[in-house]
Amino acid sequence: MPKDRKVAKKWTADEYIDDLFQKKDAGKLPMPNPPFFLGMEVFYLPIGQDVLRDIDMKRYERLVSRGAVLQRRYDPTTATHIVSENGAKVTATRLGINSVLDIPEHIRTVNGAFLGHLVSCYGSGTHVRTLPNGRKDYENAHWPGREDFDDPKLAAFTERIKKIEEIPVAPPPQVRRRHGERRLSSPQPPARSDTEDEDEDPRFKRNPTKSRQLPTPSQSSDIISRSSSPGLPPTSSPTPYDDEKADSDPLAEFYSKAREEAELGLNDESEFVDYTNHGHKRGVRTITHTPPSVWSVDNPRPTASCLNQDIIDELERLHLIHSSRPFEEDAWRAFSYKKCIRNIKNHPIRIKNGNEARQIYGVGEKTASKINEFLTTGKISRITHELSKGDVAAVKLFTGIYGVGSHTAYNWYTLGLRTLEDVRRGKGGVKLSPCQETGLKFYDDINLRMPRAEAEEIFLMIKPIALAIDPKLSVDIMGSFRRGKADCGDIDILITRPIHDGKTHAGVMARLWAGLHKARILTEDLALPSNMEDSLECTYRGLCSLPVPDSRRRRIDILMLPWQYRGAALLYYTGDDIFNRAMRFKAGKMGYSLNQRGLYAGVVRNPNKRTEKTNQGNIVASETEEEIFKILGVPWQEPWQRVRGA
DNA sequence: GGGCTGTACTG
DNA sequence: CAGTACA
DNA sequence: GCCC
Repeated sequence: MPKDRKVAKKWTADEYIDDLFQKKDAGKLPMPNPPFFLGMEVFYLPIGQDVLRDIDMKRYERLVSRGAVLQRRYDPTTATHIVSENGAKVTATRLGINSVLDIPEHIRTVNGAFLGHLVSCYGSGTHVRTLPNGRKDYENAHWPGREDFDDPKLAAFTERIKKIEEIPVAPPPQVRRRHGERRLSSPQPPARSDTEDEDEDPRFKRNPTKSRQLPTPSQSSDIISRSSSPGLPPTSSPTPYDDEKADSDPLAEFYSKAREEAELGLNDESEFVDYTNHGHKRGVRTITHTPPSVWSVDNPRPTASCLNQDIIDELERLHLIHSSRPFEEDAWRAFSYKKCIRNIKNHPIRIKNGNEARQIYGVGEKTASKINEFLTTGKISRITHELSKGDVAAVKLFTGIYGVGSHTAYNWYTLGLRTLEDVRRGKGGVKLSPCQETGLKFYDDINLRMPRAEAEEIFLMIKPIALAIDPKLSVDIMGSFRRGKADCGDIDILITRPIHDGKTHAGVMARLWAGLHKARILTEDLALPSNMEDSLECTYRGLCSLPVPDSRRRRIDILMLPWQYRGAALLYYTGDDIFNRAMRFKAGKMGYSLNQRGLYAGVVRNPNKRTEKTNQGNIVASETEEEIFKILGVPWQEPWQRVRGA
């Protein structure tokens, strides 16, 4: 926010955007919550043609600080919004199109007042938002909705309003407030009779009935007490770090905190400490969280690339090598390398030698010495050696086929197969399962990520089909979409249904499956639920595509669960995977067990085979994500903060 | 020297 | 049951 | 492969 008006520096749009992202990367841009522009990719057309005006700069900053990705050049394939006050003609000219009516329908066009409106309606974090017409919206609190776009005062071009009304409303950016109801998707509720079921609408609200005292995993007291950790180990209780002891040795403090952090990786990074300027004795400063994945995608500048990127690259190779081998030792080595990579990525200073590397949690003797070798000789002989064998490349190629894992891939390699063509021809007598056939056929598509907008578009076709089966269904899009990522590897849909009217969603999966195939949205099945017909709980995996020519196949998973498990299901299905493992790990350490149905206390495990449970335990939390976080002593984290991997 | 998440579907 | 996949 |  270069606000030095006195100096009156003249910025061009590109310069200013550069500057903003530089500041953001350096953690110097205030990032107020909530980031309700998260997931939006915006082309903002400045009022000032060559030199930005103050208002332009303010709007740029507003967009970036609330999570938007900015386009330097208008790109209709990825843009979600255009902000312009230049009038239809001028805008069209400057976008390089004939008419604003040529803007793809899904792109919202709004004027500059829109931004201020959103900030005033949603910026302070109130639950209840004020609609443009002055009324309060209690029901669909939190996120910009249809009315925000349809208000003629906020729309950029009245020409497009009609068009906008015709298209389904977009789900808001998938970010939640800390408190209050947690409605997942569209701010526009499905048509429903509002005479009944007052209690069901906030489908993911806090547990309304159950008593909330914290259950203890009492039945497993033997397990708990034998380890020195009590039910809630104080050491891992992830309260925000107190910042006062920043005096003596910031570096030492960094290590201890990094260690703590790395241990479970459950703490929100916003409470982590920014040491980037520790060398200037600036003391400790907390930074606000920036959702990294969103930035990484269309940020022209590679996001705050890591100081140790070269080392990471080598470790990635080691990880790849070990994950290519179908032996358990290798799997765990790969696991270790991954952890190592994560922690080094978060390491704020350049690693100069093996000893320094060794200080990082997760980096042991062996890795440290490899890093040392790399820093002194410029390469790691082990890597050169292993990669020369060629199995790694082949396995990586083959495991790109859905349904082919390291075992199969490695066997194929042993049989002499090297290319996908070899696989296709059935060289060495290899037979493909139906699922692998599909995986091979759509190899490229399946291994591509899709733009967030496409995931949304597909979801918005599926949702009404589901609601036509039963309007009371709760249908939400999860996974990386819910975490706010700008691109998604697949589409994850969670379906459940309130039980207050005594009815259930039994059989919905079968009908939905049929309906989606009929609508030509589902194209191939990969794994069908064992019991689509009547179970309340089942998983579908398959491929889908937009029912238009030349659209790519996309991976889709549909998960159905009983209503009472919705909190745990949200948690599970939102991920990311590393975050889930960390949560489950901590749950385990505390004597609980966590799965997609709930948090269980008093689980008794077979002492010989720990994964095997002698006693299933009692469910102590499952209806809301919050209660699970709370019981596990993990500070609440919004979906987009739950990123531990990539 | 044991643990490193916990589950569902395929064949 | 092993293998693969999902977050 | 790392950590306890």
